[in-house]
Amino acid sequence: MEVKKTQFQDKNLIEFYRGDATAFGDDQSVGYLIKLANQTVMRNLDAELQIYDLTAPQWVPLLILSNGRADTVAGCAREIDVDTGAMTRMLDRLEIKGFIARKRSEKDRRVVKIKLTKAGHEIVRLIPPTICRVLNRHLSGFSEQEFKTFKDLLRRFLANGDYSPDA
Amino acid sequence: MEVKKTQFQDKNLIEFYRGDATAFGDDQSVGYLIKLANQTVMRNLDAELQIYDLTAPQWVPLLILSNGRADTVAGCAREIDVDTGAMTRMLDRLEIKGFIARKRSEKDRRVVKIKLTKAGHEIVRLIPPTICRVLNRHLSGFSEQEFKTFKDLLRRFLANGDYSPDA
DNA sequence: TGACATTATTTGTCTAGGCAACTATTATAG
DNA sequence: CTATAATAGTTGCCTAGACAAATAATGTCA
Repeated sequence: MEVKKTQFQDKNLIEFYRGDATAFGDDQSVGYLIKLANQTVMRNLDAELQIYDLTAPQWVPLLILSNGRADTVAGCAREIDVDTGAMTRMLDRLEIKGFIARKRSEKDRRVVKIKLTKAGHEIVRLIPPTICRVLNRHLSGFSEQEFKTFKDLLRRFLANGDYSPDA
Repeated sequence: MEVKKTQFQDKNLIEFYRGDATAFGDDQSVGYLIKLANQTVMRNLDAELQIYDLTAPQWVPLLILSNGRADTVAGCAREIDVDTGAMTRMLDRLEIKGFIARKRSEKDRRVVKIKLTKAGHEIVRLIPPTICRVLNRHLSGFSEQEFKTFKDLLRRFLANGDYSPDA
């Protein structure tokens, strides 16, 4: 007879890590591995993007604007899940580089509408191949199944943190 | 008849991502998922550690010093895979908080020996349970096998980036 | 020994995010 | 309508990492 699937019965909370110091020794912790993975992706992206005068974090708002997923400061901040203050300054840098333009909204004078400039549109076309190349390289040796599993595990790990970006 | 496993024949380089913009749309990219995963772990750790007057990045050097994995600025920097400049300033902050002490080496007057203070030793005992709790929460719902798989995939993803920390 | 390279640490300048305070504008409740 | 709340954006101050330049000490080679 099968265990009744009472939700929250034991919450599947296995104690993968316990309070002893060995948990972070030879066998690196997941948290640390994730930190390192993030670090290397960022560095590799930075390296490949510098010919376009862009950093790894900078292309993200450009792509969001291009996709129409947001067109204001707060909108971009929500999409990327960062502070609006951080976003203001990020847009400062992108504006200085000439990739975006700001314009106060007429309907709601609180909001600032963000638009890609001509240079912004041009650069956005060049970015995706680079991103793809870097990611594919990191995934070399992965099977289709492993790729799916990887993303699935990451999403679940993420969801357990209660910080999903928008919904 | 099976394909001869000539190494580097096709390098298992599947094109998971292609140059079209859809690659980063509804289905989030691995790179982005990793970035988000890192972000949430850091934020959760920060939240739980603030009662100890510590941030997520700050406990790492403390644990390294405690384990004896390094006892100099450059040593810590190598272990964590950050710039020595960043490490100098990190140690500045930890010194101000009274968790570490510096002393110029007598044998080699270039190096600065780092030691945990009494307060440092005390705080280090309190950290691991917190880290474990946060990580276990992120892993809730994972089976032992999924846990192993997750770490394995992360290590492979990492290794493909050519930025392994020390060896 | 002396020129040169290497190593350890520090400092300056940059990007980047988090939190908090502040202003301006819009929405809402009484 | 008016007081209050909520929202959008900006700015200041903090942590944190990357890169580069500078200094000091040590190692090495001819």
